[in-house]
Amino acid sequence: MRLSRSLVPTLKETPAEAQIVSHRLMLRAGLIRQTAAGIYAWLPAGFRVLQRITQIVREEQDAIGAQEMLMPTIQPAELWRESGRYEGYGKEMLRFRDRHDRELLYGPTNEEMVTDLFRQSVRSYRELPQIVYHIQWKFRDEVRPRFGVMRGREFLMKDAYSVDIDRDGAVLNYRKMMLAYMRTFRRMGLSAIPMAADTGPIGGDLSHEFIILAPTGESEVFYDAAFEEIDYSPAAFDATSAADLERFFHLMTSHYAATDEKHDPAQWEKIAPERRRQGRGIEVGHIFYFGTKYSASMGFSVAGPDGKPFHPEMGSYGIGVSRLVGAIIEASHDEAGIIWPDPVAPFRAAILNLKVGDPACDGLSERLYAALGASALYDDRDERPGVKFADADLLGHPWQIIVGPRGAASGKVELKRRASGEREELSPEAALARIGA
RNA sequence: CGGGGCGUGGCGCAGCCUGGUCAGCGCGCGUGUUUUGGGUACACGAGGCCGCCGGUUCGAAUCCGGCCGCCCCGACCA
Repeated sequence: MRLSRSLVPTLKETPAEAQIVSHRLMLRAGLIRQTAAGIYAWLPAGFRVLQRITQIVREEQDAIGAQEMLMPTIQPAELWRESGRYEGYGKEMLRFRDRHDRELLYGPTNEEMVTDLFRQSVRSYRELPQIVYHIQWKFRDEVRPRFGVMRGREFLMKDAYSVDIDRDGAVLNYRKMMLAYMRTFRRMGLSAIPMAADTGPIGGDLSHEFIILAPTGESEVFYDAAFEEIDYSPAAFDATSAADLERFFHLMTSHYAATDEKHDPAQWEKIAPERRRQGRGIEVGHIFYFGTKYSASMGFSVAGPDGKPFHPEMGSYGIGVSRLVGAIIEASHDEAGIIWPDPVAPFRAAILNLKVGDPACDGLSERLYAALGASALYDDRDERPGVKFADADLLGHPWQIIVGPRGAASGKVELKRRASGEREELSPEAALARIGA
């Protein structure tokens, strides 16, 4: 993208409404603009980040055999009356009527719809198990939206739903999903810790929240250093092996981890002092098993091996995709701006042409831009070098290729790594090689 | 939803208490000169029915009422 022709409205000053660092930086870097309380427009650079994250989530869901689909944002009230949640959900649900006076709602989640879809089409246990998921906008009419995209009313979420013939199958899918989640967050450069969460009416130990560590996180978290040592790469655990999944699940759930509200000092004291870890965290995912709650209330049953109908066991699994953008920034930034982990950066590199109009600078910059293509943001604006440096740091591109008259004369450019601040002068070819283009 | 605060050019703010030559400052934006590796300097310039509606008054950004929007603390949450 050529910056001179891009809608990337960076701000020198922070708008008054933004309090937390990710919100300020997202506004300042021109990633988002607020449209209404808790509702944001994703501008080109911000949208790219959203897409990078979405893609990682998608790949890891696909890897455990989940099927991607797309359900509507609007749902009929009727579906929710069946499960009894229409009344139960409260004012957080945005309700409205169409021209025929039919009651509709903007979906905050999709359990009812998935259950309905399955009951329409799946008749036998032989068609199970299955997992479906979609990445779709949700709306929860929060009384008090805040923290930018971290707590918006409209948000992008990945929600998956598993359907199994029995509890054992459901447990297996639950564990698969936990593994997929750990891999997903790791790929984004985040340290995530699963923590036991309230399981509601089902009970048991099958509900976990995924907290990522960030110095400015919303809640205090306590955990065992063991979490830092677990290798959950494909080499360590096979997501299709029940034995591996059980071993993995055990590793993940046998160590102490809790947020401040559930913190148990007695348990905490049992951990060796040098293994106690304390920090702040942000919830970015939640998975849970809810058995036959919806299949039973909504009349979804399939024929079993004995020919008799039964209600399948289900679970649902969410990841706050848009919230992750804010969470990643909370976990990775400095005074100057965002520091994107490579896998989620909107652009792999920025090309800073320090002297637009200078034949040597223009020539080198264009050459680099042609080589990098869509993965680069070419700052071809007729601006002062200082402005370009500041904006590049603010935008947080992993790499900056600085093309200035000083080096251009001898065919050299400077390569800066955003995270470390390291710079080195080299040829354009060498710079491209280092970036890995 | 309870408590608090704020709406004045794109952004950050002053002015309001003590109505009238108060529509102003910084940044940004445009033009020119200047500068040329970390938000350059100077000059000139464009840009605002002071959130909306109504009231008081000779006169309202300023006082009064209503409404709308936004933010913060709390309760609540991916």
